[in-house]
Amino acid sequence: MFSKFTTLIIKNMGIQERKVRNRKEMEKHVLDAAMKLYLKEGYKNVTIRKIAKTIEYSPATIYLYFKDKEEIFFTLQKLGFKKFYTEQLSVQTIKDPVKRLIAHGEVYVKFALENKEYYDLMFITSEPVFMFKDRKDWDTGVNSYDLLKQNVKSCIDAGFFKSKDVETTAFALWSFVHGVSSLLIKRGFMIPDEFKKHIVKGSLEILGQIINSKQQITINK
Amino acid sequence: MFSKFTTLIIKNMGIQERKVRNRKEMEKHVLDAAMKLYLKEGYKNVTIRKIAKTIEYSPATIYLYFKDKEEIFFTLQKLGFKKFYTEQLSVQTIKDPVKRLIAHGEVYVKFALENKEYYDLMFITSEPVFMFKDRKDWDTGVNSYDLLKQNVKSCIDAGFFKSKDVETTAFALWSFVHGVSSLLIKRGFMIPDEFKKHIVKGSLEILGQIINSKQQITINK
Amino acid sequence: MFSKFTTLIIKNMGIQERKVRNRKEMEKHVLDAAMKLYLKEGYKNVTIRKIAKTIEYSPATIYLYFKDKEEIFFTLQKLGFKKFYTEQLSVQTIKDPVKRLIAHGEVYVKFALENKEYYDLMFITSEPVFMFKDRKDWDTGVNSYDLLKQNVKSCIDAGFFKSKDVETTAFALWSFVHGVSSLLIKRGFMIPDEFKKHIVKGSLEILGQIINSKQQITINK
Amino acid sequence: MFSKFTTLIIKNMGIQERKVRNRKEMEKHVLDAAMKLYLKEGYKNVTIRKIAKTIEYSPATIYLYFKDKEEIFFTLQKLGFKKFYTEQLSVQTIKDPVKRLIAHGEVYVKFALENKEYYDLMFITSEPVFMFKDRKDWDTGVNSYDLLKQNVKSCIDAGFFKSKDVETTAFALWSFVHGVSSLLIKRGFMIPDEFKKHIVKGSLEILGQIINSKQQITINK
DNA sequence: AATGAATGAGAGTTCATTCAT
DNA sequence: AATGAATGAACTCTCATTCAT
Repeated sequence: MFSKFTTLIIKNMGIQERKVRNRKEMEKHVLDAAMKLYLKEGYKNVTIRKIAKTIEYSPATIYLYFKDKEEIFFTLQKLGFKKFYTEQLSVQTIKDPVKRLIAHGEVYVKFALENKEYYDLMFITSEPVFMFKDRKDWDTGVNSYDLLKQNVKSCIDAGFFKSKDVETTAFALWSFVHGVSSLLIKRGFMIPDEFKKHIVKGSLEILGQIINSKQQITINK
Repeated sequence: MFSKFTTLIIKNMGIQERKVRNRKEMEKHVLDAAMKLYLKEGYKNVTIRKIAKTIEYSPATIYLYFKDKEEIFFTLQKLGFKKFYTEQLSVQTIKDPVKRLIAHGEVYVKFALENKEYYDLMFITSEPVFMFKDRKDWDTGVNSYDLLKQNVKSCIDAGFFKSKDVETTAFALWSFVHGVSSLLIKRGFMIPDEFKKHIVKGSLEILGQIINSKQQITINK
Repeated sequence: MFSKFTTLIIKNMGIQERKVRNRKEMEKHVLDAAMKLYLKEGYKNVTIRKIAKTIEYSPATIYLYFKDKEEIFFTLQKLGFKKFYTEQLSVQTIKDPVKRLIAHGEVYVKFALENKEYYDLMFITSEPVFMFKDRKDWDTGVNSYDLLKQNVKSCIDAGFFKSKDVETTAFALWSFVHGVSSLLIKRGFMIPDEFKKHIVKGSLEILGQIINSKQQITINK
Repeated sequence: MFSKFTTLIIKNMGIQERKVRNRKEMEKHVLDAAMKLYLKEGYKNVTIRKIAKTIEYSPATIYLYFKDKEEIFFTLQKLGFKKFYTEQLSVQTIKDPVKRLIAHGEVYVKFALENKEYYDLMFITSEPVFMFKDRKDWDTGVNSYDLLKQNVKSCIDAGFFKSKDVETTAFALWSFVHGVSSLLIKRGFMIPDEFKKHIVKGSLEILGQIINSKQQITINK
């Protein structure tokens, strides 16, 4: 006797349930969809419609969670920097300054290759959107760079590196790992897959040589 | 007596010539405007309308010189690769392999910083447009890479570099100069202007150390 | 006690229903406007903008209901063929083959004159758009022609018509009713209005004569 | 010594010569090109550019010979009606009214099938362009119709045709030949090629029967 | 007589975004 | 919380036409 209604209600609840997400979950859903689309298609080709379709909501719903398209990508960038910083912090437990700095480089490249979309968004692309924001948001990024400089300084203080210029040396190291990462991400198609691993390893070895270049100096004198 | 014909012919040639020059000039006009907008706003934000407005012509006029938007950017890319290759060729006159390779790196970074937009278009961005084209157009790019590999091999053959692996070493060097170039272009705002020159110089010195790393090895043994 | 649920359900169904009706209504709105413009101005002059203006919506709204301009006209054509076929089926209840065939002709011309735009779209125009479509959509049209051939055959079998060639006779009859219809639609302005009715009637009488032409044959022998 | 100039001049004259056309020739050239494009692509798809390209002149040149696009097609229509009328006049030498009228029908269909583009332009299409013109231009068309009516009247006066209504009978005959013609032109693809000739012949025979329908009447009484 | 250069007007279409429900 | 419906603004591109040369 009740069955008709009960069924209906249960069914509705079922549907409801599938969709019941708290704010955080829903936001993550949107962000994930946006990110997935981003690497495949680039910023301008990620449309609100496509995001909505991916998560099976209406476009209008997106706006309940994010002010606009920009905010979505801005949030993604922020999350990226946070994750990036966290992963880099992990090497700070290593005592030996040389080992620490080498590990730092490894972690950097690893992050880039394992989070291509984030890395692209954070360090490669230059959609003007991402530039006109409060400086504070770059802070985590700046923190990461400070970490690098710290680690470089430790090495220099311990007598490593030919140069004693922390700023320049840090930038050079950053350039190196960024070059490796971004080329693999953006021009990876130019390199046969079987080479890629080898190349990363070889590149990091060269990184080690740069750091260790002090002995050479002494001897040369 | 001949004057009539002569005048006519000369005048005609003059007109002809002027026309040719104008067409080329106009094309350059369009390309320049597109390029200027590109670095500022990114591919998708460069619209035919904006280009037209910049050069003070109507949008329809653009289509008298280029088939469509894609052709504009494709032409730019082609020009970029040509210029890039030509500049790199210039170092090949240097006999000493080490000096040559270092000069190669310098020229690379110099090109990138003096032609930011081209460099961006060629090596940083990844608008799908630029990928689905005749392979031939990438050839100049590939040629440049071959040049690098040649120069790396000369150094290795001369006993320089710790590693004997041309492929990996070349990629590492490319990564390095690409890293320097692209960070300065895209994240230059993170670095105070007065540092930039210094940083480039310092980075290139490190490049020299990498190449010279052989002596160190011998001695260590 | 149940009222709360019941109300809710009924209300929901109501809304659902209204939505469905509205969508269909809106589609019809668009189709009607397109059709109205079509007869007045021809396919190429029916623009999305004009349709939008006619129904007092924005151009973008049209795209919520139809994928593109082609789909609008394709839908119209389909509807036309369906209506056409349905109306023709109605004569099949008539037993007497001669009366049936004559009625068939009458229905044909009646459809054409009462649905000028449809008739134009279906049988007069030749916008290439309408030709490159799924063959299935022409099927209803083909079905109609089959119906005609069937009816012609019945008459021939019953000894009517001079010729025994179904194919040719059917085509001749089709030509006749098509000629009457299309001239009235397209060159109607050449004929004073007060004549039109008379003309149609007269033409259909001649049609009757063609069918009845058997007696003559008998006698001639 | 003179050779250089002479060559040039001769060459120029050569080019000149190839292009030297008097006004009439040039107009014909444009009209032919327009016509050729018309049947293939329809009025709206015949662009001035395409015409210009076909005749190897610049679009601007077209405007030296025709005020605008409309005038081109209007001229074509006028030419069509003239040709049409001339061909129909040819049957007037036939004395026997029945034979004359039958020949009239044959000539009509023959004209249509041999001048599909003209026929389309004159009797099938309905680009609004062609309607808003001076009534006078339709006169040749009207003349042709008058001819038909004359011939119909001759037959009726001679005791042929069941009906005595010239107007209606003429219209019916016109409908018939127009139906045959236009279906073959526009829906020809629905009919296998090997049938077409047969069909035309069969249709015209039926036309004969209609005209001859008097005997039947007499006998029936 | 012929045309290169230019453009206003307008086409189809897509998008981020809003709002009433 | 969710969305269907709607739209203004912008996009790329094409066309008939004009005009100075």
